[in-house]
Amino acid sequence: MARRMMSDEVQGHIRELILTRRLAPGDPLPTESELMSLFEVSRNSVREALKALQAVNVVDIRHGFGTYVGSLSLDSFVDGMVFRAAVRHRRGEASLAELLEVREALEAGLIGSVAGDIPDADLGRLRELIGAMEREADETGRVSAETDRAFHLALYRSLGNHLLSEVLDAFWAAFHRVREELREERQDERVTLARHQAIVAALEAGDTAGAVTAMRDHFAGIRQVLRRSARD
Amino acid sequence: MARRMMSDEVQGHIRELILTRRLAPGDPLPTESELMSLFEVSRNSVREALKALQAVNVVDIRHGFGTYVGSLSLDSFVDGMVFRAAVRHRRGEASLAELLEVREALEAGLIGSVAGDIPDADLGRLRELIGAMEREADETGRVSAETDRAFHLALYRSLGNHLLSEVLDAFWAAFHRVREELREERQDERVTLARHQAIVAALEAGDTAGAVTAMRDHFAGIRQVLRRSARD
DNA sequence: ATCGGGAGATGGGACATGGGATGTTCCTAC
DNA sequence: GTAGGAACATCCCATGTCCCATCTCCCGAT
Repeated sequence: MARRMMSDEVQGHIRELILTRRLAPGDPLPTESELMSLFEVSRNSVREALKALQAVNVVDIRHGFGTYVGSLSLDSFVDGMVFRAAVRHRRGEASLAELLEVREALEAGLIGSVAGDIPDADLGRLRELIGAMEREADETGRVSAETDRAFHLALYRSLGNHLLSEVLDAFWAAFHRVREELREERQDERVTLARHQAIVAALEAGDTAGAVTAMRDHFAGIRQVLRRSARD
Repeated sequence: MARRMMSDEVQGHIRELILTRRLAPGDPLPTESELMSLFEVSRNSVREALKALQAVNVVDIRHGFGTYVGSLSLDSFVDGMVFRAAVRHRRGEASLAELLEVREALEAGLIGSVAGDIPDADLGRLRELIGAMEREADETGRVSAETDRAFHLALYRSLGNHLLSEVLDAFWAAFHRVREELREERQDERVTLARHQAIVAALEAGDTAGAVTAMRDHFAGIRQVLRRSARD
């Protein structure tokens, strides 16, 4: 029966409500007091349910304004993975390496799908980003994280898969946040730059197999740096 | 500098507490009243924080018993994706196809990593599962979901990457749950079986490229069924 | 006519308290 | 020795009250 913890029940009702009313992210939800009388529960239960839903980006609570349908983004998933990695790291597991391996699997699989018929517009954008990386490396000695992120997103834009882009971006963000927290070393920027260039070069040549190995090399380089700093 | 919103602040404190005390999943957390006096906040704020953390599997609340460190599993992530897919589906997006594409990218990338040096033990397990599928197909006309799931997990067991297995399994679960909800058609079981056999055959032969294309064929088959039923 | 600021309405945030529901533990009764 | 049940710890739900954030709208100063 549905009688199993009020707040969970309310959570379900709110989810249903979003579905049956065909609400989209950003649409307003009933106020807390409306939800109270709608489901005939106390304000506490409503608030606990909303808090839980907010934690997974299903609703967006704006103080003094109202509650809205959330973005349904994967941000909370990133938080979860970062925390999880932190916990596991303290128990001696190579959580950062595991994250990297997931990224490698994804991108190695994807690059094979895009190579061959990547639009010129995307190639142009990639060349642009390579240029930006060169400039940044010259000026500040580092490639900015955002440029790297944009590069890895631009690669797969032609697939037109929204979910895929978000998943990729989520793992990218998780990896970088964990690496920051662990204060791991970063690869020499010139090497990174060269790897990126190799990927674009293979794409331009329409060389699918070459693109895949270039991508694998890219990740192999990062992995090696991780292993080296793990030995210290 | 107190963050905004008590419950968020408490959430952070609890996370810190788990990290600094080096707690593992299953370890007990302070009771609600202890947390109240520990952080000097009301019971409501503590409960809202716990509810939010429970929603992402960071804590596990057991009625009448206590609260514990959660499993940190990706279950909530699966729920999130299923809900997200449901919302997007109603807005005309091919959310199921997107999920499948993510799975394909992952597995196509991974199969390339394992092929070549997959342990005999894993190969044996894979053959066993194929046998189970044949039996099921004969007896009930369908391959059970669990066997399929086990197959896709066994493929990458040799990588020894716990996170990877969970991510893979999460997307597997999300895909199947969404497909159930949408009442999509399923592929002919004999075809599925043949695809699985082809993958194992390529692995046994040590044929990396063959394994990758077998995997891609497998997903191409599923994709085709989805497209066909979308045309109806 | 326009711009700016302040009052009120709306709506979420926090707290305190009381009673209940549900597990666990342990002791008693047989 | 074992089954039943009371006592306890702990989480669950409700109510009431006040605080604070954000928006709207109107009014006065320019």
